[in-house]
Amino acid sequence: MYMSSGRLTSLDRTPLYRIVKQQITDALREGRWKHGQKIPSEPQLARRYDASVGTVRKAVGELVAENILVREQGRGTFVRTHGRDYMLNVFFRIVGSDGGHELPVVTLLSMRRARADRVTAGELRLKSRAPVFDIETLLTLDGEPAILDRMRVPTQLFPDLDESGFKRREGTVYGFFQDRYGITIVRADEFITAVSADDRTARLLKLTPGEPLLRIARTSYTYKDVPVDSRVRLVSCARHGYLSTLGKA
Amino acid sequence: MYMSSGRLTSLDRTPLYRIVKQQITDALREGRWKHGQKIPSEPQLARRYDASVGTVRKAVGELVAENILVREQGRGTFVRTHGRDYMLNVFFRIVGSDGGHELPVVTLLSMRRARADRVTAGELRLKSRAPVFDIETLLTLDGEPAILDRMRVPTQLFPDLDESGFKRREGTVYGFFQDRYGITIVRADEFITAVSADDRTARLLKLTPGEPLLRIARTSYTYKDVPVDSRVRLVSCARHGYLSTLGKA
DNA sequence: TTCGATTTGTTCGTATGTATT
DNA sequence: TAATACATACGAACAAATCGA
Repeated sequence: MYMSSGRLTSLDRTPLYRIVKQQITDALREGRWKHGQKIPSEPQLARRYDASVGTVRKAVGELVAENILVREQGRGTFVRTHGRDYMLNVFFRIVGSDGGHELPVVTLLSMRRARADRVTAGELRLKSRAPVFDIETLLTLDGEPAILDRMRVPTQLFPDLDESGFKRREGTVYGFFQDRYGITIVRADEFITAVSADDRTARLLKLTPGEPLLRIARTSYTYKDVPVDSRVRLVSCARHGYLSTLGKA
Repeated sequence: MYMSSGRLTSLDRTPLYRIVKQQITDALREGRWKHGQKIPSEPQLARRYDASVGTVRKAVGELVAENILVREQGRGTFVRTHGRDYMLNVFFRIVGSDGGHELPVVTLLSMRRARADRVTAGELRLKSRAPVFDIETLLTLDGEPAILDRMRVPTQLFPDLDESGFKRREGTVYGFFQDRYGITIVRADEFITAVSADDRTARLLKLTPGEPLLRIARTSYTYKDVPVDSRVRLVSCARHGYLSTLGKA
């Protein structure tokens, strides 16, 4: 029966599968199911949320389409983990001119506590001059310095972050956020322009000053569109570029 | 019944909904259902392909997710048309620094028949030196020249293309391809680098030579990953940039 | 304006296939 | 082998939007 369950009234026309999806997302945001973990089976979820298996499948299907859950036949459904492969394919769009897609080697240049400037505060939805970490790294590709990265994250989200822990991490920065703080990045917006290399950037990337670079301003978000980090990358285009796909997934 | 229909054998494990999806895509590629047109209702498709409505819905749902079909409750399912709004949101990723998203005004600079160079031929999957149209346009945003665009398309796909027809068109280039030749662009790949403006480009974009520009190399595809056009855009970053979203749709 | 037919959207249920443990 | 979990497929009922009589 459709109306007889009493869940839908004339004021609340949200479909049941959206409500279930919302509940699952809430559980994820609150850390009740952690990354990599198996979530309850579809019949179990159906009982828990008082819905049919088909309805649960529709909710889960949308979360799979959004790269938040992963289904594995015969095993179960799992919370997406930001392994190297996933990062490489989804959040790292810089590829070689020859099409090669390799993971960068990261060197920490500096890490300090600072206060958010107006632009950063706006992007991270913080008050102006809110405390942030300001982290600068150099990324090398194919043995050559290629990317200068400056990242700002709210101190509040990563209270005990320190240089040694950050340096000792295995894997990507987003993987570290996930393993150490349970924060999963699910989406990022990037605004890309071209700029000329200033002296310092040219020296670090081993270029001549004035050479054209890609400037990528990224803001990343976790569940529920909560911003996590704001960063600016300067990319040498000598042997690399940015790959974007439009249209279908 | 599942196996009793006799469609699935041990050698052919393609799910029925994939076969239905394939059949619909074939009809689209062959132009049997044209853009903007209503396709048969779900019960009709179910009868035609000897499947249940639920199975047809799954096939159609994937094509909707891929931006190929559009469902409208109470009206029917339609072949996606590349209206201005759709183009603006999906295939035109250049936005103002202030976030404004406006449609460019296009001026034709030149249009001639030529032969594909090696790179272009590779991207369009043509033989080297195959005949192509070579079209150069200048795009203005906010009244200022902002983008220099050089496009190559196979002569074979657009046999009677001529300058006056191209200039007289209404709407976007992809809309023109669709209205005039029944060719719908469903996907595009873009490879983005930063370059310095040469003298001619600087003059056309009203910049000083050497200024950094975005260089966007795009290849676009219609159904079944058939390439349609290969283009290079040079974008002034004075007041604009390229917007990319990573992660979920 | 109302009414009925059509079409997609949501929800439930059942059975069976396929992969994993 | 048996149990479990997701995948595919079918069918039924009702909701909601649209459109024409």
